[in-house]
Amino acid sequence: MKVYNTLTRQKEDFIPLEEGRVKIYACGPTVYNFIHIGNARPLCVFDVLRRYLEYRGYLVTFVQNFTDIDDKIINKANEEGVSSSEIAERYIAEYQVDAKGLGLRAATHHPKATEVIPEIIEIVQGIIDKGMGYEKDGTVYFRANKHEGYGKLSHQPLEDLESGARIDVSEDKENATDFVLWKAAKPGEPFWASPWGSGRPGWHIECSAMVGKLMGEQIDIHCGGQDLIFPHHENEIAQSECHTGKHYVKYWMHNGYINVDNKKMSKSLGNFFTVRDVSEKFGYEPIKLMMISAHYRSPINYSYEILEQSKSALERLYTCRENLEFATKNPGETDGSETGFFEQLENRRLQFVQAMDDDLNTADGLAALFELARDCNSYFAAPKSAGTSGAAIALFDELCAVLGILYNRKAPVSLDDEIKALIEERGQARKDKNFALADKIRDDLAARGIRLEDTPQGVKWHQD
RNA sequence: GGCACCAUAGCCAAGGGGUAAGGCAGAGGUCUGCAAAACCUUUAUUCCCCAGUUCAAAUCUGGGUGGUGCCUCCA
Repeated sequence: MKVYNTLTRQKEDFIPLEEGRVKIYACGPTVYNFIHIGNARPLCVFDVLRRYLEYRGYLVTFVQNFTDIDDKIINKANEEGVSSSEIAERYIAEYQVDAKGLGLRAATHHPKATEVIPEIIEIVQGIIDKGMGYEKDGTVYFRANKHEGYGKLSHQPLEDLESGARIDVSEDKENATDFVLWKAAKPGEPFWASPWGSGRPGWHIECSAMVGKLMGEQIDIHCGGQDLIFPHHENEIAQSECHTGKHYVKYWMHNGYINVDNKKMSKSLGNFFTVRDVSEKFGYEPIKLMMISAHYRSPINYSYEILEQSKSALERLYTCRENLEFATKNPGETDGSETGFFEQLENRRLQFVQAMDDDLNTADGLAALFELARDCNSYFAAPKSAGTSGAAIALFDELCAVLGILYNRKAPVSLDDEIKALIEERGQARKDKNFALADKIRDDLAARGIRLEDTPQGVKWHQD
């Protein structure tokens, strides 16, 4: 498999640090509000990354944090007159609702920043001991300009970062590029005891601590949105590599933005749509399909139109899956086409793997799935021998599971006797050419959510 | 100012030296009593513009035009 590494700005062959195992850390949400569509993108695409690596046989450790202590959380808590932890807990719970709706698997671990305070303090102390950190009035800063390689991820020369007019030069900092490791407590804010007095962790340090605690000094993949490259990930590298003396992350993967009218969707611009609101209009799954219908590094221009299109596309896949189920229940005789069909399936699997191997090209992977759907719809237009539909279903479900779609299939329900009787009555009416009655029954059933289709193999029904 | 990215049909979107995948929408057809679903055909002689390299360019190079992002909290 090849992955695009932000560190080298190239697609590279993926070779894990330890054979057969992959350690991935994904930056998760800061829990002070509902997540928006832009927040959901990395959650969706890196969930697919994890699924695909497992599909390829790796044992994957996938860690995704919750930032549960931060200025925004504190502000929200103060606005509402409740504690920060109450805000955090509330929006973690809301996150879980959205995650479930989007079909995201729970990570191996979901650590919270407040759970790793001792580890954070240890790292900060280690950095100070190495002479790379300094304390001023209870706040600890990192000497970024003294750290070799600072700027290697964002590919920014240090001088440019230093001269950047937009960097706020705090009077306490030795240098404009220095950043906070530990913040002195302000009145009314949550705090923890530390060697530098009461305070709380800076933003970047929590990730270093959680990675170190749960996965060790070096990991394979670290991912997140492109807007985290600088300063968040750049600073994370500096801290961790300063602390451990080891190369921190082998592959950095960053997803592109969700735009609105071609402008980045963001909280600060106020042009965001929460996943919750959108799901109430369109359901969750079209959001998921939208996320994987483009390459993860390309921007996606969010619109209702895209969601409508995604919804229709999903319906095609759901219908195909239903048709396969129907084919299983209505098998035919062996007709010699089986071997050719199995080969066709294998080719689709290959097509899918080739696409996904190329830096997780989900758009092409999805195309393989749609072509599989067309193959199946054609092949099962007439009854086929028993083994074929089973094999088709197995492959279909396999690809859907990797892409994390089609997770809303309803469990098969059996019709009650009254409806069965009505379907039979309609069948008789059709034989008698009493189409008025037949159509009335069909309409009545449709009003009750049972849609009927006449096929050469008999009546097919499905429930809305 | 520094560093990047993008431009492919009505819409979404792959491809990235060898003659334009896939999805949505539209049109015509097959099947059907009618539907529905499905299938078939059709919808870019052409990939923002202009040069250049090449037997061959949407794809490479140079120059434009238009748009975006990061450099500040952000996924």
